[in-house]
Amino acid sequence: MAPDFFIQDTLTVAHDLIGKELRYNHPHYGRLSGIITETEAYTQDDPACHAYKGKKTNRTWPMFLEGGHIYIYMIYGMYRCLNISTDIEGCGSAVLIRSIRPLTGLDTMINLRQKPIQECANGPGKLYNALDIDPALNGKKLGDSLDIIDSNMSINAIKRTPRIGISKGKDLLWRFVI
DNA sequence: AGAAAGATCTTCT
DNA sequence: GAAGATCTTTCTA
Repeated sequence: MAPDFFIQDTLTVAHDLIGKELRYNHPHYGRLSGIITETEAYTQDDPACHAYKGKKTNRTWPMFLEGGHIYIYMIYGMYRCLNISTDIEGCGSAVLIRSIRPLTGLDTMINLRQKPIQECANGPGKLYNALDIDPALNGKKLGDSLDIIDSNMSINAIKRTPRIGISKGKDLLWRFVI
């Protein structure tokens, strides 16, 4: 992506990430990638955001990094979710990557998930396991290991809906999906 | 120190 | 559609 793509309004980033290619260069399995089909925006004005009101903790600090850094957190004790920080440094905001359509490394993903390909990466926790992302990437910048590529996909209809699995901020249409 | 909630997934009915 | 699995993080006392 253009260098400053992530250093802008979180809603814009969440919307524009739909149709882009998420690419992970796995140390053992090689390239695993897919087209992003679902995202959600979280800003520090938002009650559902981990960094609500600028709350910076041992968990949430990567959200405050300059746009384009990786934020990985564990949820429900067993799953991890992948986010990309947005906006300028010091702003606690990010986009949650909720779903991808697998593009390369399909066999690997099927192996890792033990599911048919359509169900390998159609959810935040599933996507994380399908790519087998290294948790040590938390707080690192997008780059050689994990990156988002400007694909030339033409996107028809991006829908806006309420976000999933939250108890606050349900009125905001901050989920983007094809 | 203890408790409660949590940006989910799977399995079952 | 509902519930259980499972445990980290954060808040409260």
